Formats: sequence, C-alpha cells, structure tokens
Amino acid sequence: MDSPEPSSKTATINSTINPTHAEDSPVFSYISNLSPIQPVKAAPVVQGFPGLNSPPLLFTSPRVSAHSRLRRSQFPQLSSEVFSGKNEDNNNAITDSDGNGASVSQLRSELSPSVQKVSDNNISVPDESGSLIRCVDEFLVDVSNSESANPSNSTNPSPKVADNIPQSPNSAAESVADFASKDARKDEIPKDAARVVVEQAEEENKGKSSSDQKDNGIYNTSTDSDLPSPDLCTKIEPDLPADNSLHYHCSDRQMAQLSRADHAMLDEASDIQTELLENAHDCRNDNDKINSMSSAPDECIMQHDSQTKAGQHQSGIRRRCLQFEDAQRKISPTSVGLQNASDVVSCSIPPVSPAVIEVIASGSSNRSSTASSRPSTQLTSSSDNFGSFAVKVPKPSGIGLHLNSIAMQAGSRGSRATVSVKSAERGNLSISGKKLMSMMSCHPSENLKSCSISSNVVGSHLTIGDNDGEHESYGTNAESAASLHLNAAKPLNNTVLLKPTEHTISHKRKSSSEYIDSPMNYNQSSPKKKRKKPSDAYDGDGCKRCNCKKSKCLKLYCDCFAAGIYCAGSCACQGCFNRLEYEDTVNDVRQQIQSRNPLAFCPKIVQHPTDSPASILGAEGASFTPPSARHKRGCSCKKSMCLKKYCECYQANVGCSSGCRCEGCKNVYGLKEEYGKDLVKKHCITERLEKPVEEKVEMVTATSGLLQIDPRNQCNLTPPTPSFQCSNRGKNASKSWFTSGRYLSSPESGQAIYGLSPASPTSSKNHDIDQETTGDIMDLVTFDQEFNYGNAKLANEFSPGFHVTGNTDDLLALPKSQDLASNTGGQLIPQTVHFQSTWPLSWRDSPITPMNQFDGSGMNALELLNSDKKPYAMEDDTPEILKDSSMPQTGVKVSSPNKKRISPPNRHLNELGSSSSGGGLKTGRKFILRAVPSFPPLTPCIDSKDVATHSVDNSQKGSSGK
DNA sequence: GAGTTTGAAACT
DNA sequence: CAGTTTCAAACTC
Repeated sequence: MDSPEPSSKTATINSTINPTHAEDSPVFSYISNLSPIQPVKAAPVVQGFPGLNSPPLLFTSPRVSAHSRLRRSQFPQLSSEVFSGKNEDNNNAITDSDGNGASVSQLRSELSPSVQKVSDNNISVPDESGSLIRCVDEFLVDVSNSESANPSNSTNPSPKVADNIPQSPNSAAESVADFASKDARKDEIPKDAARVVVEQAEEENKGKSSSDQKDNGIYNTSTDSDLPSPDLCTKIEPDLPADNSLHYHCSDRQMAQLSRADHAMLDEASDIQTELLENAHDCRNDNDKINSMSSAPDECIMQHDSQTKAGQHQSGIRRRCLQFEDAQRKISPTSVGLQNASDVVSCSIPPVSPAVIEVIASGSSNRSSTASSRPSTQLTSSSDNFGSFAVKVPKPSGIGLHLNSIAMQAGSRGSRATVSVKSAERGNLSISGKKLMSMMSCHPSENLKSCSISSNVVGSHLTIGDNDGEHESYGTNAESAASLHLNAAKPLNNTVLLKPTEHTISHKRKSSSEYIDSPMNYNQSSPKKKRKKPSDAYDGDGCKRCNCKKSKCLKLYCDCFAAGIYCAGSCACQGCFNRLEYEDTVNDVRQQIQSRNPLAFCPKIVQHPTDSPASILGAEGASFTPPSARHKRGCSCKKSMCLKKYCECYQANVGCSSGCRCEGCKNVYGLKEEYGKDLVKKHCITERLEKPVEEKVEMVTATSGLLQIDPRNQCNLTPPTPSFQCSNRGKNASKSWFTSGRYLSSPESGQAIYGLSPASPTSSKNHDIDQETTGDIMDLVTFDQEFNYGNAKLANEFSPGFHVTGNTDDLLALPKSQDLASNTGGQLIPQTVHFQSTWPLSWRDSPITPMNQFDGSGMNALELLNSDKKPYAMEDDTPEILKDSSMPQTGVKVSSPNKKRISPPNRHLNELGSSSSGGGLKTGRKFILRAVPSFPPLTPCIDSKDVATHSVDNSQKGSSGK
C-alpha cells in the first residue's frame, strides 16, 4: 500500500529533481542560505508536499528576510532551511541539520514539486524524498543484498538518507555514501544522489508500482499512510551500513529498503507484514483520527511490511521492534500513547539532544498509542530501524504560539506529525508526535509545525511539513530556531534529517488517514480548501487554511500569512499572493508590517512561566496550550464573553489576562480577573488538587533527587516558579523532554509538546498532572522564549548558554545560571538543558514571551542580563523580529508593536511583580541559568532523562542542602 | 451554502 | 491615541 505510492512519488520527484545541480554546489547552498528567498522557493516545492509543510509553529515569526538573513549569517545552514520554510522534507531538513541545510532545502524544493505532482496523480509514485530515501535504502539493501537490489527496490520509497551513509560500505552504498558524505553538506549530495536514486526509483516504480500496490493492497487502510510512511521511516537511517542497516535499521525505511531490495525476501516479509498489518488494522480501527494518527506509524510499518518484502531483515527488525516496545514499555509506559503518536517522526536524535528517548516498539507501540488517540503531542519516535524508538526528545522549548499553531494544535489534536529523523546514535528514531507542531505548525502550530515543531523537536527540525506541504513557513525564527536546535543538538553524527515523512505525498490518498500521510503535518493534506468547520479551518495538520478574498493573503487577516506560512493548496483564498512565487512580495509586505509592528508576526500566545498548566490540557487535551499561556495582546471581546472563537484567547485555549480588554470575560481557560491571581493560585491549587500528581512528581523527583520541587515552592511565585517548574520537570521529566523535543518546533511546538507529554506519561486522566507537566514544559519553553523576547542578545546569550557557547552576556549568565542551578536545584535545568540543547536556536526563534515567567520567574536573572529590558519586552518573543526590525533589544522589542497590546506583559509584570516583577524575570533566568548549568550538555536522548534526573538530583540535593 | 456576527487588523 | 473601516473567521440558519 504505502510502499507503492511513495515509490511512485519518489519517482516523480526524481524526475523533477533536476535542480539538484545547483544544490550540489556548495556555493549554491551557501547562497541559498544567505538569501531567504531561495529557501522559500524550496518551500513551494515543499508546499507541494502535503505533509511536509507544517511548520507554522516554527514560523511563529516568519519574518523579514533581513532578519532571516541575519540569522542565516549566524546560522547559515539552519537559516537556509528555515527560510526555505520547507519542513516538508524532513529528510532534507534532517540532513540539513547534519550537513548543509541549504542544499537540503533545495533538494526538498526540487523534490517537493515532483512530489506534489505525484500526489496529484495519486499514483503510487514514490515521493521524491522517498525516492531519495529509497535510493539510500536501495543502496543499503543492495549492500545487504548486493544482487537483489532491483531498480524497483531503488524505486521504493524508502530512500533514506543515511546520515552515516558513508558507513554503508557497498558500492551501492557508495552512491549512498556519497550522499552520506555529503550529508554533512547534505545539500549537494542529496540532490545528486537523489536524482540518481530517483531515476532508478522511477524506473523501479514503474515496475514496482505493481509490487508496491500489492503491498498496499494488503494494507488497505494504511495504504495512504503507507505511502508517506516509507518516507518517514526511511528518512532517517543514515548510519546503516547496508548490512547492518538491515538488522539494525529495523526502521520502516530500512525495512522498506530491504524489502525493495529483496523481493525474494518477501515471504518472510509477508509474515511480518501480516503482523504489521494486523497491528495497523488495530490501530486504524481505533479511530479515524487514530487511524490518521496511527496511520503514520502504520504506514511506516506497512511500508516496512511492503518494503520488507525482502523480509528477512525485516523479520529481524520486527523482532527488534518488539524488543524495543518492551523496552519502551518498561522504560516509559506512558510513552505508549506516544507510540501512537499520530505523527511519527523519525528523528535521528543527536546524542546531543537531551531529548528523552523512549524506545517504543514502533509497530505495536504505535498501535497502542494510536488507540490512545490522545491529543497529547507526545513525540513518539518509532525507531525507524529497529522497532521504533519512541524518542521523547525535548525540543527546544521556546516556542511562540501563533494562533494558527495553536489552532492547529487544538484542531489537529488528533493529527499527528511524523518525522523521521536519523539518530546520530545510529539508530534511526522515528518520533511521532501528534502535534508537531507547532508549534510549531505548519502552521501551527501549525503547520505542526506542528509541525516544528516543533519541530523543533528535538534537535531535528521538524520541519514540519504540512501534510499538504502546502504551507510553508517563511523561514521564520521558529524554524531557524528549530533548525538551529537541531544543529546544535545534532552536531552529532546524527544526521538529524527529519524526513518528514512524505506523508505529504499521499495526502490525497489519505482519504482515511489524511494525517497519516503527513506525519508531521499539521497541515493537512486534506486540501479542504474551505474551512468547512472551524476545525476544518485547519488542515488536518492543524494548519489553518485561509479563505481570504480581498487581502490577497498579504495581511494579518490571513492566518497563513500571519503565521508566516505560505498558503497551501488547501486554502480557499482568492488572489493569493502568499505563495512562494511571490516570495519577494510576501517578504516586502511582511517587512512593512513588521516595520509597523515588529511583533506582528510574533506568536500571539505567550506562556507565563508561573502559570499552572491547568488550562493547558483540557481533559480532552483540547488545547495543548499551557495553562500559563496567554495571549500576548489580549482580546477585546465584547459580546462573545471570551467564550467563542471570536476570542483569540479562547481560540488559543488560553485564559484571558490582565492585558485583555474584554468585557464580561468568561473565558473558561481563565478569567482575566483571575489572571494575576491565577498564576499564583493555580500552582498551589494544582498542587493541592493534584496531590496525586504531586506525589507522582515527588516520586519522580525523589527518584530523580528533585527535592526542591515542593509544591509549596511552586505556589510561591518567585521561588515557587522555579521550584514548581522543577517539580514539574521532575515529574514531567519524561514529558518535558518530550515536549521540549517535540515542540520546539516552535512556538506552536509548545503546545504540541504539551499535547504529547500528557499522553505519554500519565495515562491517568489527571489532566492536571498532564497539565502540570505540560505547564512545566511550557515554562521551560517560556523561559526560552523569554530569553528571546528579552532580547536577541539574551536569546543569543542563552542559547549559547545552552550551548554553553554564547555571547559574552551569555557566558556571564551561564555561570550564574549554573550557580543558581546548583544552588536552587537546577533540577529543572536538566530538562531545560535538554531543551536547550535544541533550544538555543529556538529561543531566538521562538518569541514567545511568557509574561508570567517574567513576573514570576526570574525577573532577576533577566534583570541582571536585561535590567533594561522591560518585562513585556521579554514577552515579545520577537527578539528576532526586533532584531529584524532593528529594534533595540530592550525597548524596541516590545516597544512598538507590543506596546499597544503588550500591556499584558506589563500587567503581568505588575501582577507578577507583586510577587516580584523582577522576580519573575529573575526566576526566568534563574531557571534558565539553572537549566543551562545543570544542563548536561548533550545527554543522549535516552540518557538524557536519567542524566537530567541525576543532574536535577544533584542540583536539588544541593538546593535541598541549602 | 448563504447570511450574520464578531473582533482583529488596518486605516485615518 | 482614538475612532472608523475593512477584513475574514466564526457562527447561525
């Protein structure tokens, strides 16, 4: 099922890929990096991919090219990718992280069109990405089966970009190796290789399509999903030596590859497949949504199955998967839900990324998880290779939430984004997060952005391609951040190529499982152009679809534009200029808007560090937004009483804050009157109410050694927040990791993250707990964001801090932070640290400024760093924007744009200030600092948790000792 | 699906 | 900065 489609897509893609030449040249990549435009161009391609574009989250502030450029200059690779806005190519993105992002983006762009075409055709054409992957896979396969490698095999969509391609010894591998070697540079290599592969794939596809179809036929339900899955699955596997890959790369991709390579192996594979099918069916049966959700995993599985026709390896893989599942279960039972992870993101988790990795049995786990169908955005990584690892990768927290992203989160709750990332570790990890979002969002949150995601997810960018791939982020900060994170995290060997599973490709197919196709995709593939329903407003991805008629999608009226996303095919807009073709125009307009309001493209939703997560997850998990999250500007509702989506606060599932000008506020997520109090109370209340949770937390903390986490502290804004966070973190450690990893994806990501987290850990319905955890996570995020807001400098500082690099300021801060952490119990830190690993970038990117955070948390630290900065300035997440706008960090940020509405921040500050405005900042930084110091730089995902806990313990102990 | 309501964005 | 207009989403029928 799946396999065929992807293959077809890949074939088409291959055909389209011509442009690879330019890509190949390093110069080209460099240039691309420099100019945001190119990436953008790539984006269109991406758009073509339904699944690919998702990054809304990432793009929280897609901003002016200038900024992007600046960023690029700093982070050329990332920036390029980001700008390209093409998340889609998860693979590419991942590879980019490893190598040159630009080239990858280019490839993506090139591929994307082809992919789109394919998707259009519905033909089981392997996606381009898939083709690439396939190529790799094929090579791998070839290696394993030097002979067996058939063109058909090559055609199989499991191209994987093995980061480690070079590892593959085979001649076939050579080609792959070329990519791999290039992966480092990625740009060039992938393209060429891709071409070749694609060509082969195309040929193969022709031949193989039938075979693939057969497979597909087997998995009717999954067929759609299958297509994408291969991409997803295959995307990552860099390391695989062909042979090894077979065994180790149990990932779907590998499986597919192998299968492709060896049809003879089909028999065995068939067995496995049958199992997979069964599993897949189970999952599918669970829910349509779940289906979509599970579809991704299923797809992967299916693909594996189909692909694994070769089977032998697969069988081995399957076994492994089972083992992993067991392991996962053991490790993180909670993660189970994750497996389902609607969006399976295979991420190569860079060891660096502290992301907590849960190993989940890809197949089974996915299924089970799917059943859970939680909104939780847990990122489950199904190990591409082995069973799936559910990797909870702390993504860079900092995520500004665009409403879009949020919406996506909320809307796309069910939607999953799958991103295949190659883990530097070797194993490919497929992380499935439901909402990647977000945050990252295609739009957001979109474009799970989510998928950022967050993309942001763990170090990998999740370039969250929309399912449809339609939406592209403009290369907003978020993305860059995400990418950066990846880079930072990734430096590792891992090519964190996220291949967004091609999911996107099949979007059309996906009838049943739209999302499936685009794992990451918030956007959905479903091109429902009309926002039939409010929910429909969002693509399956969660990305919003606009319906603009007069604004040409060049005004903030347009959700896509506002989210920094290009309009996708699913949009029903008229006279739309928000497309890659008009990139220049879009950039100009954006600049104009930003000149007016630097924060115009900043995420609207900012988290309060201190806020309890209470609101975050409705029981339903409807909203992933953290409880502390608030609308930056606040609403002005007069008639809706903040009980309808007319209210942006309500729409974002956040409570109203003092900044709101609403009348008769009845916002269920939080009354503005309660806002100030709530922050403080929530913590206490949540603690009390959720004693069980707390207990759990305590348990965790105890185990982790987080002593300070006392809820009491939590209650206390200043100290509490830190403590609270810590506690949460401790509790959530797993979750937080998750969230962090996932979401990063961006602003959106935040939500997505949250969503994910809940699902995993506590099956218990204690939303509170989840919320808390999420809240904690959010806090972390917010901190990051805060930094961003605080100043680009700060962001830089912090980010570096995380990296440990950083500006002088950062450096200064770091020590402090470390000290603090040691003192206070940087327990939180560990987690944060993890995030941070991914973060630094994200911070910059994510503009989210948690007002509360400032207030509650660490105003002090901020003050230290940014005494000048206004709290609300912090809020502006747009440090980048500010940067872009050339706003002075302090004043500028907030100033122009926010000032109008930024009042909330001030208010928050004031309110918090009661506790301690400065304190909030302090706390924020403290946290940050702590986090930074405590942050064991790059703990392996899996280890990360342990490490985090340990670190926390240590810190806590220290603090407790205090 | 058309029309109305609503509130944000844009404009003056 | 305030008021008005424009716009598109949300909502209702």
